[in-house]
Amino acid sequence: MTRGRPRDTAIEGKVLAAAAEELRQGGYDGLSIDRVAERAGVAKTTLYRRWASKAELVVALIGNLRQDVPFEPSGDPRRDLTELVTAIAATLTATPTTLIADLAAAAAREPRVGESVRALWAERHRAVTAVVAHAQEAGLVLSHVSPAVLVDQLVGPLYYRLLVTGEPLSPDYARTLVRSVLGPEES
Amino acid sequence: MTRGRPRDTAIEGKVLAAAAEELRQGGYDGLSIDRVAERAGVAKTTLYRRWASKAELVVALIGNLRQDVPFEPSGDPRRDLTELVTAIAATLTATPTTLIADLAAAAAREPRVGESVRALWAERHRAVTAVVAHAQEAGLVLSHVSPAVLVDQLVGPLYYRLLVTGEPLSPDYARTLVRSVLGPEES
DNA sequence: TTATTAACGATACTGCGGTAGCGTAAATGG
DNA sequence: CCATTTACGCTACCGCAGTATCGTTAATAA
Repeated sequence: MTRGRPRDTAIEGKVLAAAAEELRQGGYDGLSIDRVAERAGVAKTTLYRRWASKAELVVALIGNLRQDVPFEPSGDPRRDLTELVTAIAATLTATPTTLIADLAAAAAREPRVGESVRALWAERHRAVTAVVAHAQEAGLVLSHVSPAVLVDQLVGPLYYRLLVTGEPLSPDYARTLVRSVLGPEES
Repeated sequence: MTRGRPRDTAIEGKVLAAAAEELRQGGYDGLSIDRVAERAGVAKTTLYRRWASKAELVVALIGNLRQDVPFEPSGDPRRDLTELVTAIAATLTATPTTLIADLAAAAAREPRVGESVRALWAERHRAVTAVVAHAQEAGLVLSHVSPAVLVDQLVGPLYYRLLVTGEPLSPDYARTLVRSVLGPEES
């Protein structure tokens, strides 16, 4: 079939495990490719044959670690939206800020990394968009712009606080964002 | 008065000029401290006696380059807000994305850099907040959350698009954000 | 068996940000 | 004049991400 020496299928797992440990201990900066290679018992060059850069390795790593929490809509848009935005805020606060910022920087440099990072959020992004559209059809949304923009106004502030202003992402803040889009509860 | 050898006052200007040229040519990554020092005719160690890191040098640099466009409120909140948000979007698109992303990453690592970066935006941030508060007092804002949150929902999406989704920041998008907060024009 | 193809390990290298140490130059206080 | 203090230039060094090269190994095709 394929001509040459086959790839050692055990390598990928060993490297990802080693990288996960390094990332856990020292964050993005603390993760050294040399140390990952040594810990995995693999040559550094072999590592670069699998992932083109440190950023791509980390993206593959967190894409591997992530087990997406399945989201089951309750039918109540306010409740669903609050749950989703709160969950995103919780994920962002649980992740080291330097990791997110460094991935954003890597995404700005290498388009492939940008696509990978965006793919990580695709599922949640779709869920938020669907709930927003649903809420808008039900006449629950104050403004009349497209759902995509509303999603930006729900999720964007989280990244803005995290990466720019440095303010905390409390669950209460997430609720406030939803309240701003849907208006105050009426009961 | 002060005891030892005084600092050469010409050095700071020469270094900033050299750094500006390097930044212009190659962006954040292309700016090499060694080359800046060589171009300025200054030892690298001297450079590090003035700025603690590459990020701090760049922050000082763009803080130096910036000449803030004075903002004179027209009294019409919709017009003022549109102008401000559009101006911020224009600044963000005019600045290389990698530069913004790398500064955000540096800010996440070094708190001092974060403060410096935030100080660069303080003036515009205050202006947006003031206009939003004014619009809210006039009853022009759809939602009733605090002005700070509304500012996040106006500015946050710009950074979100820039750093996360990679979508473009058109003037039309800025107008849409304002329209989402203030509602459609009525005349 | 032999030739070919591709993966692997190993070594060495580049340019980078950042640091340490040292000799020297320029100022002030006695 | 001389001691002290600080800035400067210089050299050397560290760990890092990433690349190039080469000998070797494991597979397939003939």
